[in-house]
Amino acid sequence: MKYTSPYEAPTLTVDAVIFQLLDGTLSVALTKRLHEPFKGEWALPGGYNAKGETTREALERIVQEKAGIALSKDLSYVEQLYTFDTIARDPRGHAVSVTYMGCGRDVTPHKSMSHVVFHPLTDLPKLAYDHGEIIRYAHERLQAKLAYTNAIYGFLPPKFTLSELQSAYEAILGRSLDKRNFRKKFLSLNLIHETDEMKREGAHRPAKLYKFNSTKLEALSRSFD
Amino acid sequence: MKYTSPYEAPTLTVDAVIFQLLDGTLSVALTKRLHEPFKGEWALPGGYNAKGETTREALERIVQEKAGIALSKDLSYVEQLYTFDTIARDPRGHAVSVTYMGCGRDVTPHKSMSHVVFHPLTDLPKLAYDHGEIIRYAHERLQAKLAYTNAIYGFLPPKFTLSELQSAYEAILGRSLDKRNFRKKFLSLNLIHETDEMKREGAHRPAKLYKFNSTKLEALSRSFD
DNA sequence: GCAAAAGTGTTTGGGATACACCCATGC
DNA sequence: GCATGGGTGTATCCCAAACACTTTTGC
Repeated sequence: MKYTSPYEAPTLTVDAVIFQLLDGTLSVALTKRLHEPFKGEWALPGGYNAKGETTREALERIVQEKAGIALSKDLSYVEQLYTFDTIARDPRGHAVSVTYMGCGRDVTPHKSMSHVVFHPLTDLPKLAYDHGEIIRYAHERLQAKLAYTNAIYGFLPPKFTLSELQSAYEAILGRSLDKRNFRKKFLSLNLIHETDEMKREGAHRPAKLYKFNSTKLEALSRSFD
Repeated sequence: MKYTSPYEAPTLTVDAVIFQLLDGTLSVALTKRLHEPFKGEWALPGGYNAKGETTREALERIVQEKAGIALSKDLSYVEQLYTFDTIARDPRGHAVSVTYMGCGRDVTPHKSMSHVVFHPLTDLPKLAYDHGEIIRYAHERLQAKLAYTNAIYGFLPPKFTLSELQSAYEAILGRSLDKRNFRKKFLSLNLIHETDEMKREGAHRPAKLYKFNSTKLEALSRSFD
């Protein structure tokens, strides 16, 4: 049985907020728009959701096509954020956008994608559509998730020092933390364990390298920060 | 400039999870389906989102039409939940549903809506589509919101006793709380104040009536429970 | 030896939890 | 006077926050 809605449907789109730490600052993937509307401005990678594909599938396809990033391979963690649907958000007509947030490290758009650039969140260019609002929303959600999940693993390499871990928290939360309290509290969560390797770089004491016990997203037994 | 998507779009629908306390138990509004698919099963109030209306506007219209409930008048609090979009969720074809959660008290569907009934969450009938999953998700979100917002006001009358407040928390969280600790902690949040009225009913000591300082949704200074 | 980051403990205050009895009323 | 729900305080534990110096290395 073929189904038809009695109403004309709005266009359905998906948009991706892809975060990573770049030079220690939280950054988001943006593409420069080559055509109207918003020609010359920066936008989140996004596009149309076709009939027969889930929003998650559409996202995967579009992020690959438009940003040269393989979502499930390059990102450690992806989740649906919110659905933005004000009528005027797209000047071409009514478009409802299901947005997703993803986190990764060493994410490099395919070389052919020179118009895709990670921008530091603290210094965003002029953004097309309501994408500024979407990024703010994603950032808030991410900050909240750090407090009650192990989501931080998504930003870190497999082995990392406690200082790197703390810097990642500080970059995302936008404030500095006390070193002794941070280590005490984080270690008490039993999310990570020492390896027998050390990181030595520069003229100072080498640092122990740690690993996460699990690289799945998990809720914390008690909240952090 | 008229806009047309290069893809055929999925159908866009909205569904509402409307909560209230009924006889002290958390209940959700369901409508009995009169037609296929899922004829005879129970479903959330929901329907098609037309082009040119926001999902929130569509929700308002549909909940009024299909459940005889005036969202912004009868409910104290409404928020977008999540967008459900698995391909198979609607046997008639690909339908993407933007879901909302609302909370109220003394919500009574218009008399003409005899097929709309509030069911206790602990004893739900067989549900159409993925509506069981949607309700579970809404319940989790609601429980989480009780911990960091004043959302509980949505379930209570303008004046209420501390015991009524505690019962509301217990009904939604699904566990019992210590009376002395509950009062101490809740009063320390400074969300409510005494009135000079008392509630007297039954053969026992009358109870002080309290009011919320604010009936807007607010984040708590520190989390509760 | 000196610069630079790694690593490490203690004290204090406040909120979380556990727990039991008296009070005011209607009948 | 008795049944019913309203109302109250204290002791303990654990976590959060504040805070400064020693260690190890490269040059």
